[in-house]
Amino acid sequence: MSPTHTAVTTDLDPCGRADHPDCGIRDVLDRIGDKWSVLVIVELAGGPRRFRELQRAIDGISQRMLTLTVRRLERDGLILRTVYPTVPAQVDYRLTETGTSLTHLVKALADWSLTHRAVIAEARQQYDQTHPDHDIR
Amino acid sequence: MSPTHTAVTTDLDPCGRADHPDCGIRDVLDRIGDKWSVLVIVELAGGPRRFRELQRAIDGISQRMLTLTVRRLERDGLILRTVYPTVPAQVDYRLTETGTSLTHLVKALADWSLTHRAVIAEARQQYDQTHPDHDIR
DNA sequence: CAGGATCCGGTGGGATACTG
DNA sequence: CAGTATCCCACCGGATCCTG
Repeated sequence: MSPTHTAVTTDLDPCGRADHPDCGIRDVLDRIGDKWSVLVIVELAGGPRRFRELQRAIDGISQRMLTLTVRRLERDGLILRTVYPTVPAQVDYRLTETGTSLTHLVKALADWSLTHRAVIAEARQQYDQTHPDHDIR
Repeated sequence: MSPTHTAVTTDLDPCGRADHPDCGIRDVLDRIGDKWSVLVIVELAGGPRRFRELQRAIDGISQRMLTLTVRRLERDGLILRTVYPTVPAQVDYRLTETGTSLTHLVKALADWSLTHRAVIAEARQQYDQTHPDHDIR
């Protein structure tokens, strides 16, 4: 929605100032912002995994969503899907060069999250106390 | 969905290895992964803004979603909402200390996005060519 | 100006059953 | 094992109208 960033490659510094919104961050967020992509990436950071291995490692993911998630990641060139012509079928997934570079970002995200989760949690429950009625979720 | 991370404060290293999924990244992603939060943060990185200023700056956001977004950011202690008892009402929003620190992450996201968007775009259209039937979206 | 209250459609994602 | 095919629902987010 909205005619976004598809063509313009502005030479604006990315988000240092807010003259130009979006900045193209949406591209990344639309990918890693979903429910499972990050978890798949994190798991694959430990090395190649087969389909079932991923499903067992990632608690709560349905086989449908795992399929969709790896497909999208593959489409974006973040992971590589290899099919071995055995029987029964055997497939493994591994991070590509690009995917691996994303790992650093994910690491940064995790670090930030861990160092701030306490403060955030406190802010939340304080907000919920002072605004008992507000239903934000 | 799934009894997540609410209590456990494991001393596991964050995602260096993938022994433990989640890692708490979900907390952050659930916040900045949505459609508008990042844009609000980026805009506020340029200084305090009033409600209408934000709405005008962030192209396409509805007043409802802007309200919800700033409420959630406020709840998490990422932005500060100040009401001036004037008439008509005047309110401004600004990043807190925590919110400002998030800006760095957003910057990293934007940088990564910009340096990889070309590769990703190419990977996508190549995938779409080799898999014309697949409907991933 | 800064929202609150509704209505409503699209879709992300779960559960289940089936296949090569 | 590694998926595909359906069904279905919660909820995210847009549009619109109303208020202090």
